[in-house]
Amino acid sequence: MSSSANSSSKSPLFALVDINNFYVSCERVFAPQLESTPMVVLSNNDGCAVARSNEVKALGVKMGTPWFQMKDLAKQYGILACSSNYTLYHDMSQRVVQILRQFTPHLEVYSIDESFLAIESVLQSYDSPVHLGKDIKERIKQWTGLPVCVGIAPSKTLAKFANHLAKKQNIFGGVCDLSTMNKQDLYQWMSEVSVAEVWGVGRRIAKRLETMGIQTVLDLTQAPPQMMRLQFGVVMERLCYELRGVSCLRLEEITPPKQQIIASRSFGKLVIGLDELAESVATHTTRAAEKLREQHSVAGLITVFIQTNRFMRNEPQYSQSIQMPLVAPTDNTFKLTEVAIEGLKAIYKKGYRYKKAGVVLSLIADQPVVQSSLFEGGLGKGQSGRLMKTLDAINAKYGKHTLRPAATGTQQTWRMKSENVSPHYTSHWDQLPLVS
DNA sequence: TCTGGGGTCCTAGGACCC
DNA sequence: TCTGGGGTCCTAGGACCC
Repeated sequence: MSSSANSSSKSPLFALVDINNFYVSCERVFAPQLESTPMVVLSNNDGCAVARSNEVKALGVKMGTPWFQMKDLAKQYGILACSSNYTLYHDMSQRVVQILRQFTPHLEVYSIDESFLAIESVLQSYDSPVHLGKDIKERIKQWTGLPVCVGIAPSKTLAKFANHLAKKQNIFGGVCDLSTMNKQDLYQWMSEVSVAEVWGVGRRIAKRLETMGIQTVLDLTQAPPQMMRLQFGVVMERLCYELRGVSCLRLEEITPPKQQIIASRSFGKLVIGLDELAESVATHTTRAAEKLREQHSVAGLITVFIQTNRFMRNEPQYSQSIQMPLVAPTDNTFKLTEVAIEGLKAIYKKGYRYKKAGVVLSLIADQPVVQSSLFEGGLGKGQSGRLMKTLDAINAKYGKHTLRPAATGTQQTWRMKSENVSPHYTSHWDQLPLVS
């Protein structure tokens, strides 16, 4: 029964805390009179709904629905629309995380409105996981005014599922614990929820699963993981184990620096001229560079893209991007902008009406340990062998693959190899699955 | 008239490496 | 001056998430 791998440590238990209708709830905190008004928060340019109140969800309005498409409905039901205020949402999010940290420092901020908590070591102070969940829920409500739901389970994917139940099924009162639920009840709930609701199952996969006869969460839970891997790949295999209560996804307590920083916007109206595009590209580059410096990174590659309006089927379509490698990685706004504009000029084509422009800054994943300037101009004949020897020597000393050679333009750069993260880790896989 | 923005991971396979 | 043919790198594209 007990696996040797875990005999020394408690088996993991996750709580997923998710703020209900986050943006809408933020707006309501500062406008309590809207508490039961059907409302949505709109995206940039007031284009589409990025958050919906329960009342609006009940009307069948989907996430991302364009505002103009729901105007009739809005009139009929008195749906209120707000423009988004990301500064406010960001601030509220941080307050919630601060409160969560009082419960445990072992916490992963998964998104602006969701955090995973490792709670196995917190439970001694509580009668049950549900009591802990209620405490979290109440404290956040009291201190921030925001409503949350809590899902508790032995794997992240199941905690997500638990959170789903906590939200949709009033019987749980906003806190659902699967870790102490008996199997019969668990299977019952699983059989009542569509497989499309599972974390990691998107539209495409759901379709394929359904053609295989896998329609509910329970169906997927009972599918043999190894077989699912052959059909769908390692992500699906991991997912299947997770549903069985075998934790394969660890808590990422430390947020790694972003690998890509994107800044892009749709235009309020269509844009034709290069000048106007250049202006927006410059703005985007500036914003992206700010984010870059915030996380103390430098960019080694800059991508510029421009697009026409893909929804206008009668218009000539054009979508192009260009990647500009930077010989000297930098966080300097002026240099980055200069390069970005050069890229834009290269892909700009007259005669189109543009809807969107953007910039992507790609980081150098790893810090160079051998300065590229040492090898300026590339390697001459004979150098390669000598450098390989150096490489081998360093690798022998510090472990295989500490260094790898990488080509950047005409220069050679040696970098620390990033940590070799295996696609899954197997240490928990010998645990007793929920389904046998 | 009007359709968001910002991310991640995985995989395949040809290029190309030292 | 000088290891090298067996890996490894890179990129695009697909899938997912909030």
